[in-house]
Amino acid sequence: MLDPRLIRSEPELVREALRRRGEPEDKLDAAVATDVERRSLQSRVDDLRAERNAASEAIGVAMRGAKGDPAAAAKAEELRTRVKELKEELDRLEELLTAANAAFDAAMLDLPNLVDASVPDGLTEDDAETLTVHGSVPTFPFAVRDHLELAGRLIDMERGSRTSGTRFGYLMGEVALLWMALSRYTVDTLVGHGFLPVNPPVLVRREALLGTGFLPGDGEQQIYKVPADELYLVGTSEVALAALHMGELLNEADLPLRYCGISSCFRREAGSGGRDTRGIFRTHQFEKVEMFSFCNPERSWEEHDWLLSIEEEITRSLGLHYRVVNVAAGDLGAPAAKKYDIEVWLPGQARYRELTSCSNTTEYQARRLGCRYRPASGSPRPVHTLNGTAATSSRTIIALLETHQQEDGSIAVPAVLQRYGLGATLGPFTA
RNA sequence: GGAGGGGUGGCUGAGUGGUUGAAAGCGGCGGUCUCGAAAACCGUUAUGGGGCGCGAGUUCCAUCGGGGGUUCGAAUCCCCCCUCCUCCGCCA
Repeated sequence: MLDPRLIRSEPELVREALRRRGEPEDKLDAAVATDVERRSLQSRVDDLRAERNAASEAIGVAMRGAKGDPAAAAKAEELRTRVKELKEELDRLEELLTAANAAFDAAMLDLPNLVDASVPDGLTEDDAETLTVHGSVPTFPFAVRDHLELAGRLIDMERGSRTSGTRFGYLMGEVALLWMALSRYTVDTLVGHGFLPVNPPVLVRREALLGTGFLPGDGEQQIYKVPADELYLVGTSEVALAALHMGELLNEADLPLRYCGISSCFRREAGSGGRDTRGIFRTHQFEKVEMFSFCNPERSWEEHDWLLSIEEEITRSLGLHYRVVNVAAGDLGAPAAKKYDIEVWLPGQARYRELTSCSNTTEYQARRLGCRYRPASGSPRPVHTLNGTAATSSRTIIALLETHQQEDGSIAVPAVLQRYGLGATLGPFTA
């Protein structure tokens, strides 16, 4: 959520953000109109309440003086009648005010974050600006296999769909162990950088999703619901990590608070029908290690670059070829003011594909979550929140298998993972 | 699932219908003292919103887990929900 004052003081900023994101500008008009309405009602209600409160207090005073004083008692009675009249008017206006506030809140929830000046224009993935390229496209003196071919029966999508439907799979044997080594390596790396590992809830209340900006809106189609318990399955541990400090007033000295979430993630992938259906590139369920930071607003851009540098450190140490892109305005999620993606080269697809995503949501989530800190002087302010992917059991595994494949179909294991109980090679599993 | 007891300011914790937005303590901030620090002492210290003001500010409203209700008036009484704790049952 944006600072409500912003739509009054600098509506042009909000309008520009909507324009750059390719969203209808009447979202701002709705917020402005409902804000005017709600403020005018608020004033009238406040005035009536002030009058009522004063009268009530006078009744109290009159009643205390009323012992044996018929005049005071009569006065109290008269005031009582007056307050009753006030109350009827108040009831009517309060109803209008409640409706106006609800309309305003809905309009505010519908506004996306501002867009940072350094974000490139454009609406699609292709409009992203390439910032850096690491390494070069790997070449193979043999016919390249994709991850499904390489993993053989250890990635079993047929049985996965029999059990759970399309886009579900079994990761088995050494592929499962590869994920465990990768996730442990990733977590250890993050712990080394000061992150606290967290195994968070994956079923959350609606308010956690509202707070992180996944709801309301398009997210409604993307998120699994468990209606019997009014719970939702998270698409990323970001949701539960962000909600960790929901409604809290944090100490400035404790910032930044950095967590790494280790969890299963669930995505309905509605609307992506037919795309990326092969293998585990886009599945309904996968495992992920995620970074999350609650940060002093003064330092969030620095933090954003730092999170990216950790993603790069991990990706590099895994021997992957990648490029870093600055995602275009229209391709940002509503909460993000800026987003870096690492796009890894997948030999099996012979193209760059999104591997990680790192966003600064500035105060957008913090406002919705009610997560603030008290600055050295002045009143509490929302913190800034940031998130970034560290590793996944889907795309990182694909990149590892495909990048490090050898002619016989075996996989060379990066040195950093060999410390986690893996040999120098896996497989071949193709026989 | 059953029974009982709680949720009050940054924290601990008083308060059971009328200047209680809320005692006290802790913490924070400012000061006195000190070469400096500690201790002690003094003062100060909730959040959100509306109006007015260029501004320091000022004024009004709301808020004692959340939502409804009773009442002229609710932290205080009633109802629903959330949540924490204890015990019983069941179970990984």
